[in-house]
Amino acid sequence: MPRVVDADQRRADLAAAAIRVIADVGLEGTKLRQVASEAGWTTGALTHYFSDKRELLKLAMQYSLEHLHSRHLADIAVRGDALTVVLEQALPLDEDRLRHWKVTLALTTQSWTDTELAQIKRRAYRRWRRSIAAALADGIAAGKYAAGIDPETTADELIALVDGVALQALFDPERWPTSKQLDFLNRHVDSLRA
Amino acid sequence: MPRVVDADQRRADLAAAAIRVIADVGLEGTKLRQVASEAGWTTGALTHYFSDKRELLKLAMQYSLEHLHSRHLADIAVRGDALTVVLEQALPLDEDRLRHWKVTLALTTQSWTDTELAQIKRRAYRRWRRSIAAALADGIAAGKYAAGIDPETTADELIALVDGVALQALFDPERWPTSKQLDFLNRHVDSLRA
Amino acid sequence: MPRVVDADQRRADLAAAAIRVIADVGLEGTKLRQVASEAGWTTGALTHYFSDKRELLKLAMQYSLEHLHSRHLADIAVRGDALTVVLEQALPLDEDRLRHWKVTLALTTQSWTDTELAQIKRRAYRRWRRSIAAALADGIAAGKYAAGIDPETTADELIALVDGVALQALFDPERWPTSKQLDFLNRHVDSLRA
Amino acid sequence: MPRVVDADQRRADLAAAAIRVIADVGLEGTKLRQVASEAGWTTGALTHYFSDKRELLKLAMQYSLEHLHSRHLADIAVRGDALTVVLEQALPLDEDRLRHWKVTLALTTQSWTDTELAQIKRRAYRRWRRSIAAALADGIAAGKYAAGIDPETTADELIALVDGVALQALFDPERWPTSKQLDFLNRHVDSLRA
DNA sequence: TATGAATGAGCATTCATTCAT
DNA sequence: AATGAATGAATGCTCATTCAT
Repeated sequence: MPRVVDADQRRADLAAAAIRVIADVGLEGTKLRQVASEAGWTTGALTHYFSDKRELLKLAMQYSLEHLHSRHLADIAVRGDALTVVLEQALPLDEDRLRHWKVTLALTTQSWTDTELAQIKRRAYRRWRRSIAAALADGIAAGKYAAGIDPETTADELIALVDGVALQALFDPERWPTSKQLDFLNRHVDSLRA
Repeated sequence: MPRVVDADQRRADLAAAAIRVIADVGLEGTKLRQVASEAGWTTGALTHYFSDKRELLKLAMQYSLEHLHSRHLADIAVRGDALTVVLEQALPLDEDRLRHWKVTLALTTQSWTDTELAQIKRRAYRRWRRSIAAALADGIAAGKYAAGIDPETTADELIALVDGVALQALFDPERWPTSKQLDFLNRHVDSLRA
Repeated sequence: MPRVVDADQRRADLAAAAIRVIADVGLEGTKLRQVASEAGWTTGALTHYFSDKRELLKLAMQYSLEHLHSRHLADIAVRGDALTVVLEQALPLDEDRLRHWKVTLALTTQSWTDTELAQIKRRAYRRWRRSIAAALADGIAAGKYAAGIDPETTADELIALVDGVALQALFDPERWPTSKQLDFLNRHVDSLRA
Repeated sequence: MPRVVDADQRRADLAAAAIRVIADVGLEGTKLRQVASEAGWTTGALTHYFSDKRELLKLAMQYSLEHLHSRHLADIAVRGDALTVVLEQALPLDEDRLRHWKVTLALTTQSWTDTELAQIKRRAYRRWRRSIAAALADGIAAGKYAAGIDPETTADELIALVDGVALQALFDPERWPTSKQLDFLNRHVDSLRA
């Protein structure tokens, strides 16, 4: 019986390695050899699971976006505030999310010239926007947020705000401690309340 | 006497060409040959004015940031609202600013591994923050903005908001027409009024 | 398992190719492509075994010096005259040694501005000098050479003589046939005899 | 009246500058700009006097060889020993001759692939050999040197000896102080005496 | 005469990709 | 499945040479 290999797991491991490397040395400095070695393999192994460097980067972007945007239903249940959870989780409040933000941003600039990369990001943001809008609609229905609010437009604005805070926090971390990030976000959310 | 050349002008021309190319094909796709040809020169000419590709990119970043952040005193005089002018000018409201935003963003991700690039950005943002904070302080003194506002912190938040809107507008232009960008920004500024 | 390769053998092959090329077209005319092709490989292969052009040249110099200076113990046993063997072998008496002398000389002029190259040559000459001085000391002890001779100084002088003859033979081969080279050397060695 | 320029003087100045630069940074590191600047001019000026880099190097070699080989008749008159003067003057006994030796050697390796350079060297050595042979013939006629000596062959051998000493002195100066150079040469010349 | 701006061919080097083992 | 040797196109950079002024 040949060695059984979980191909998806292997791909995930390699994408995770890519994410660490990109966050560490930047996208331009990311070489396949380094990613392979970071994952504990060699270049050749990488090509078994990815036809291409682009394939690897696409998966890396996918994972980073999922990490920042996936709803933690458990958290929502605990805190009972879907909107805040869904927004806060996207802020670079710890090392992990910082890393994923770096990758997302690096690959975003790359996506100007790579339709597939752009599409991946677009899809992820669409999903995220829906979560935010849904949480807003629920809140409005529950009388928590002002009735006049348009969930769609407000979701866009909240996304812009989170992205803006994240962008600043990424490049001027001392100026944007986690408390400041949360404070600005929450004050804005409060302004939406009924 | 040889051809008389305005070296600074030539450097500016080449940096402008670099900006066009970067905005067009992305930073990774930007080759010296292409920049030179875009400027109407050959590679060798480029090395007369820049010792290095990095030097060229540094000037490109400098110019893009200046384009987005420099105060248009004339505009301020006409509109009589320094804060709005200083914020709005940084939004990607036309082709020109769109281009400069792309360059700024691409080089920003590059700046993780390039201290000098990081420093250039840091300096530009410091200057911009000062303009915003000054406009706020003036407004507060004039009773235009709420007395309780801290100009420094609010400047940070306005920067984050502008950057966030710009980031969104860059990658989802249909979703963020100029009117929406201005509307969101102005509503936020309004919320600061006395 | 990938192709199994003897890396040291490959490095030796490439250095040998470099030696042939240098002897043929001169150091300045020696391009990596040409060396690779001379060895039957492509440029990329070269970089597997040498990080740098300099690394390749360093090994080439090493090999050429070893070729000229290594003691042929078998020859010494046969001829019973260590001193003559150790000196004669360094003369460009055949195509092979001619080639190695060209490389040595070309890289020697290079060594003015390359400390490592200089060190390689210095070490090789130190070893060679020791062989010569030892052969002299043995000969003196055996009453073969005059008792008043200082092995160290005489070794230096013999080295100068061999190098001088080689230099002439290299650039005026018709004037310096092998017989003339050997004759001059041997007359000088004879003058040292008791 | 236009500025009168002594073209030959200018060429000589530039060749002298080339000699200084070559001796300083090696042939490979010698750039036209640097030579021009060393001479107090710019590249363009250089091309007025030399059609080519090769032309410059050829003149540099010519001058270096002349410096080492030209007979100082005055010295010969004073010391009354033509042979010794004509040999000693070629040794790198001072900074000046060291410099010229470096240039001669560097261009000699170059001359493998440059017929004209080879010819220049060949001519210079022919002239030098004649001087040496003539001095020997005179000495033999005067009963100073052994009658059995063949001036031509001995001249070749003396040249080899001087070149060998020079080569050593160039690359191991500490081992070959001027006294040792002179001592070895003079002992050899003495062995020719009647 | 002299300048130095501009050219452009040529080079070492990098690195994603291929493939024999 | 995995290795890592080998490929070769592509790129930044150098620098002798040209030439408008």
